[in-house]
Formats: sequence, C-alpha cells, structure tokens
Amino acid sequence: MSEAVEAVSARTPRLTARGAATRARIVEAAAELMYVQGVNATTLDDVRAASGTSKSQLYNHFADKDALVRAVAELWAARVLAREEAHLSRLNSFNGLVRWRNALVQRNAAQNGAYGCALGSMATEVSDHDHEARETLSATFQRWEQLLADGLRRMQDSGRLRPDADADALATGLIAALQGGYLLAQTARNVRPMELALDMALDHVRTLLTS
Amino acid sequence: MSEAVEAVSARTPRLTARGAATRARIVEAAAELMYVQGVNATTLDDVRAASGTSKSQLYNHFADKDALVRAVAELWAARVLAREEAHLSRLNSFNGLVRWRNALVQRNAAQNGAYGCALGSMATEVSDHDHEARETLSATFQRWEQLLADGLRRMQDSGRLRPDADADALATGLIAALQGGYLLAQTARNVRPMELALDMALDHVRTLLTS
DNA sequence: ACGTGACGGGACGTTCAGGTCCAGAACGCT
DNA sequence: AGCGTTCTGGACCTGAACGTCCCGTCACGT
Repeated sequence: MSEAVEAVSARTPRLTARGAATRARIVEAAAELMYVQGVNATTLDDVRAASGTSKSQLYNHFADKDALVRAVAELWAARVLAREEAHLSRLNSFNGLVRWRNALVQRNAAQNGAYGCALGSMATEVSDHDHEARETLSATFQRWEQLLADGLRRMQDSGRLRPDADADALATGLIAALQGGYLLAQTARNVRPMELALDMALDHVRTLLTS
Repeated sequence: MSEAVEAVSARTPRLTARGAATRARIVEAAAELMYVQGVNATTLDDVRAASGTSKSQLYNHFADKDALVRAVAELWAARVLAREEAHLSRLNSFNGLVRWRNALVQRNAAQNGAYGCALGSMATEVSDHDHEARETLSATFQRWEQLLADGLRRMQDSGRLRPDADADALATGLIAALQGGYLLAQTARNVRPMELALDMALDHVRTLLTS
C-alpha cells in the first residue's frame, strides 16, 4: 500500500510528514468505509468523521470524490496483492493451493461472506462510472492471476503439474471461481458456495497433476 | 416476469388495466436503466423520463425507491430464470451444456462484457443495503443452480454423467464460474475471461462423464 | 523570534435526488 | 349521462451530499 501513497505524493511534491500522515488516514478510513458500506453509500462526511480530519483536508489531498475512490482502489489493490504475494510467491505444490484456498475461505467465513472481496465489489460498483479506476482494478486482477500462473508454472517445472496444462487459463479460472464464490457467498450470507466454487476449481487442477 | 408483476398487483388489488400498464412501464424502464447505469446512479427522475410517467405515478405504485428496486430485482430474477429455464429445462447432454455456455458468452460478447450479469451486479450493489432484495437475489441464484443441477441429474439418469458426481455442488460451481467470469469480463471489458472460466468449469464436468 | 508556506477546522453555498401534494383528466359503473 | 374512484401531471418541499472559502495554527528555515 505504500506504493499507492507514494505514487500520489510524487504528483504533489510539497508534502510534509504530517500532511502525508493525514492523507494516509483519509485513504485508510475511506477504504474501510467503502468496503463495508459500498462506495456510493460512503459520504465524504463519513470519511471526514472516521479519519478525524476535515473537509478542507479531503480537498487538499484529493480533487474530488472520484480521486479519493481511485486512491482507495489503489490501496485495496496494493493490500490484496501484498497479501496474495505472501501466500503465492512460493507456491509450488497442490497442497500450497489448498492452503491458499483455506486461508481465503477462513477469512471470508469470519464475516459470513458479507462485504465480499474488496476488489470485486469495487469493480462492479465503479466500472460503469470511472474508467480509470476500472482499469486499475482490471490490472490488479491480471497481476493476481499472474501470481497464480507463476505458481502453477513452478509446479510444472518441478514435474507436479502436467506440462500441457495452460497455466494462464487455469489462473483465470481460479480467480473467476474465487470471485464468483465471493459473490454467491455475499448474496447468501454464507461461505458455503465459495467453498464449493473453489473446491471445484481445485478438483479440476487435481485432474491435471502428474499422478 | 409476469410473476413479479402479479405478485405485487395482488398486494394492491384495486388497479385498472391502465394503472397496471403504467406500473409495468415504470419497472421495465427502471430495470433497463439500473442494469446499464447501476442502481445508485439511476435517479427517479431518470425513471420518470424513460417511462413517460410522472413522479406521482412512481409513488402511487411504489412506497419508495427501495420498493422500486425490489420490483426491479424481481423482474430481472423472473427474466433470467425464464431465459435459463428455456435453455436448461431439457438439458440432458454435455453438448447441451456447451450450447448453454455459448449462448451466454455470445450474449455477453455483444456488449464487450459491459454491465455484467443483471443479477450479479444488483446483488453486489444491493446486498449491503436491502436485505429483502438480497434474499430475492439469493433465492434466484439457488433456483438457477437447481435448473442446472436438475439437468445434471438427468445426465446421470441417462448414464452420461457418473452417478457419484455431486450435481448440486457442480451446479454451484458452474454458476460461480459464470458469475466470476462476468465480473472479470466486465472489469476488463473483454469476454475472454468469462470464456476461460466457463471452459474450465465445463472441462471439469467433462472429466466426470462416463467415458 | 519572525515570516513564509503548508496544514487544519468548520461554516457556508449550491445542486440535486427523494419524496409530497393537489387539482384536473380519464375511466368505469349504474 | 352522471358520479365516484382511480390515474395523471407537474409544481413544490426538504434534506443531504459535494464542493468552496476563509481564517487560524503549526512547523521550519534564517
């Protein structure tokens, strides 16, 4: 997430440590609220109150609400990718994939599926409206798929996954299953559909292992 | 969709043919706008203009915007289920599943993935806010899964699908793959991820056929 | 210590969406 | 045909959310 903060601070060079801290407080508070309530239901006054700042700060750091939303999208993108990189950068076995699945399911079970995936929810809410944010999120999904695909390729290199399996396609399928699972779980307020979706995707990968 | 209309007309018994027509115009216009622009970005004035009605009509037929949103959710639910029932009620072979996939992909390709699935988009946008609408959508997903599961069971009965396959779990996985595919396609403005997601799910079903 | 520029607070303006109301037109029934 | 009921139109109200502004405060360099 430091990436996102620095990317913007580079655009506005004069920024003291205090200012940067305020900006970070704003984005983090907004990220939390927008995840829980949705982007549209989160007002700037909510953000102001939650971040302990004031209106002028919001408009000191962001041109308008859309700019804040974009910053929030970048923050979630960085957070999710950091988390996933930690899980996937050393992925090299089917069991690693199972552990990945379990971590995601457990995390989502803790809130009964509510809120879904921060990226997925933002994507549907924002993609009709803000092209820039949509492209950020699209690139993030692609990066996420790449992390998975790299892991699958390592499984191929070490002879665990059949070499004729299409790692990129599998990665897209896994992320789609995950996102679809998030959506069904969120709608049903129940993690079970997410488990089923991921298990089916993993079952499919299992059929492609070198037995 | 007649179901949804009748369900409400039953609640408000006094309603002339003209009134019913007005109500239907409102819901249909709102459904279109909310699908394309999103629920939140659609104002009642938009609906009024698009339906060729007036404010008082909206509030004559619906208590508030949330009630209209619920009616729209019911309309989409009925529309999607009617469409899917037409495709799936006689599903009895793997090729039927492939045709189902092709129809969905083709339909979504026509708009480059934009807007996604009406049900899925509404679900994420509404589920944090309106429990009733969320439950309608959740029930619709379940019904949809059931249509698929019934088809899969027919494939088992006719000996095409292995009897130890879990039809319900497969159905959930297929719908999740579809919804995840919709989401990725919408974010990328490209149908390809949806194709990959569905193909992976179908590949998995293929491994469960009686060879 | 003193001045400059960034930071901070919050009152205020403006717009716009949701929701109300009432008078008149259309309908349907006897 | 006449009358009550329902439907229709659109003006109007209200509140809330976005965005502006101005002045006070703080930090840092000289």
